[in-house]
Amino acid sequence: MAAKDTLTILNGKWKIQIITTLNYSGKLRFMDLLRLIKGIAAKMLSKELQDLETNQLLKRTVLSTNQLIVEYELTPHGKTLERIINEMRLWGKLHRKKITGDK
Amino acid sequence: MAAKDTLTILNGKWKIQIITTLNYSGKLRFMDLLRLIKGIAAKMLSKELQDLETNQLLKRTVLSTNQLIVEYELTPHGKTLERIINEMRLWGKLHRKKITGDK
DNA sequence: CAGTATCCAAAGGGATACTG
DNA sequence: CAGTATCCCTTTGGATACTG
Repeated sequence: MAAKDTLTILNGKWKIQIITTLNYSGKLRFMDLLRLIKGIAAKMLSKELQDLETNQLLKRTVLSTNQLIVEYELTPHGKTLERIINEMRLWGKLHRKKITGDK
Repeated sequence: MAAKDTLTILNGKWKIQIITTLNYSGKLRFMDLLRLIKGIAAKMLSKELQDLETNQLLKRTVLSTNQLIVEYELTPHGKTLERIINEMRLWGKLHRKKITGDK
């Protein structure tokens, strides 16, 4: 199922937040993401970034090796997720209204 | 995050398949779903159906109690998921092409 | 028929300490 | 700075047997 694939790729507790944060801010360094995404641990950030990079949704660039500096940014392919994430956001809001308003 | 909510609701190994199966076939009984969704175990089907019912995405109807017969069908709210599932399917296909075509 | 109960293995994810 | 390693708890999901 292609739909399930999409779900699997976006799954993980922090992926959507990472993607939307990068989509909003452009290029960010590891520490920036760690600071902007409240509650995430370095281990999880690292792991989720690797997953996303494997799926070619973001690009990792080492800017400097002696004083280690790394930047992350969405690829064009990663940016194509914006549309579907927006749809999810809309449906999620609709759903909340449905659930809370119904009872 | 509303987008994450949508993901959470659709998550679980079988939810999308259950939804699309019901969306395609209309009303189905427990055994029908068990037969149509290859590989699912009764425990999982039961649990996923309960999750979906809790979120008001489907309706469970007992047709007979002496000879126990139960039918499941999507609610109108559940049917609103069709749009977003289709978007996921489209993006999933795009992604496969991207990944396999790239290397 | 339509489930539930039990047991278990694997994956997900957090806290903390450590490294090039 | 940008991670990795370790430990450990929780969640997910499968197999099998049982029930009203």
